[in-house]
Amino acid sequence: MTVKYTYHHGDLRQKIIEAALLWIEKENIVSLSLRSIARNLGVSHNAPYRHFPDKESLLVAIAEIGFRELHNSLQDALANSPDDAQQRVENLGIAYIQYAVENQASYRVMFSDRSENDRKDCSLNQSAEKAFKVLLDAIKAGQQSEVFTAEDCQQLARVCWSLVHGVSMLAIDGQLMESDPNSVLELAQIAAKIVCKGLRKETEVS
Amino acid sequence: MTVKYTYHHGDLRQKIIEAALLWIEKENIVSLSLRSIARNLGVSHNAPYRHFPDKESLLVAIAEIGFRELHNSLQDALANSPDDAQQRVENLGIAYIQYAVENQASYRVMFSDRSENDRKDCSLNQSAEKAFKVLLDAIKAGQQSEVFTAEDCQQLARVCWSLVHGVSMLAIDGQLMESDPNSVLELAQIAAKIVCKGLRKETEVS
DNA sequence: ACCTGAACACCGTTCAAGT
DNA sequence: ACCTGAACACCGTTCAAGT
Repeated sequence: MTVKYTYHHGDLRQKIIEAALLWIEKENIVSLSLRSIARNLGVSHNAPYRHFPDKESLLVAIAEIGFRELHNSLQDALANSPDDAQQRVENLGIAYIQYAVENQASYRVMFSDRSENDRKDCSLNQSAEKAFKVLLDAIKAGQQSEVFTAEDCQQLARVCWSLVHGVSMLAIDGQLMESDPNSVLELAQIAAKIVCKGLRKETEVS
Repeated sequence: MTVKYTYHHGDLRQKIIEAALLWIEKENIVSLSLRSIARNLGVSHNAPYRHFPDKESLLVAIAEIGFRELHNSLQDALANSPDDAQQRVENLGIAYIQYAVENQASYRVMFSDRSENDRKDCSLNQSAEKAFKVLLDAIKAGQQSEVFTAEDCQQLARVCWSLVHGVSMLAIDGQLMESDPNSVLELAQIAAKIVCKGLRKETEVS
């Protein structure tokens, strides 16, 4: 009795996003095509334009969702961490890498080569910054409890971020090990340990 | 008197590579088109196919050159380094990042999202591995002179590689600082210091 | 509101010719 | 050997219609 279906799809937007992620997982971003997605979903090649003004907008939408999910994963990791500052930063790093390898397609889109124009998309930058801030705050806490060196915390956070980003990217691209999935997490733990040790305030090491 | 020009170009292959790098520097890999390159060079849209069987082959060729250049940069950095193992690894990291930011286009191609098929291109993997081995050996040397921890050196090298790769990628994508070029090198130095400190053999730090 | 088909300008790639 | 033009199948995007 109630009108349940407006037309063919009520959730075409969501379906498109899912299809895009599936495609990127199997193939890559370059070969992603709105037309083939529409074809696979059984709609006309033009239907996606009702939901996204152009192809890049679809990718930006995916990236935005990804950054939100990543932010949540990082928050969860903190919630399940003890009070120890170093342990908290280590857990953040591991959670970050875990998100990346478990959501390869999203992660690739989040950090894909955007054109000059879209790089200024403020909402995207803000989403990314929000995730970065979680890490920054954890490092600040470590500085306040005097376990981390007192250098510029922005720089320290950038180093940590770079490390987890590097591990994630190389792992996703299969350039780290012969794509052994477990060993990625093993490497993540080693990486977290090493960088946190490097962050420690030491008593006289030049 | 001597035949200097066989046809329109004797060095079309090289010209194509240069034009592609220029394009990628200004725009991005996705929007690179063989046809527009050909147009810019004043040849028919089909001429490039005399030198590269397809678009991906052009990118693979660029990547291969890049890995060779990177390898040379790393070797040079070692040649200009003192005997101290930690200093050598730090210099390698800085040289790596410096190569990446000074050759953004090449670097992006070297680590661009390749399809399953091309990822098996052996010559490319070998070129990459050769550069990786420079880092690996430097770390091994540090272990032998007892300044670095004795853990699996492959894993340690992967951590270092990930860090410099992460810094390079984020810097190139303008996600690290407001694209201040000097501060990238500053960050590179901090990163190198931190990770090397983390690699050190310490007397009882859990 | 949401979907469709025709149309346009672009691309990668192939092929049969030209010099 | 190296370059060219025509041709094919694809794509992103726009527009005028359809329900």
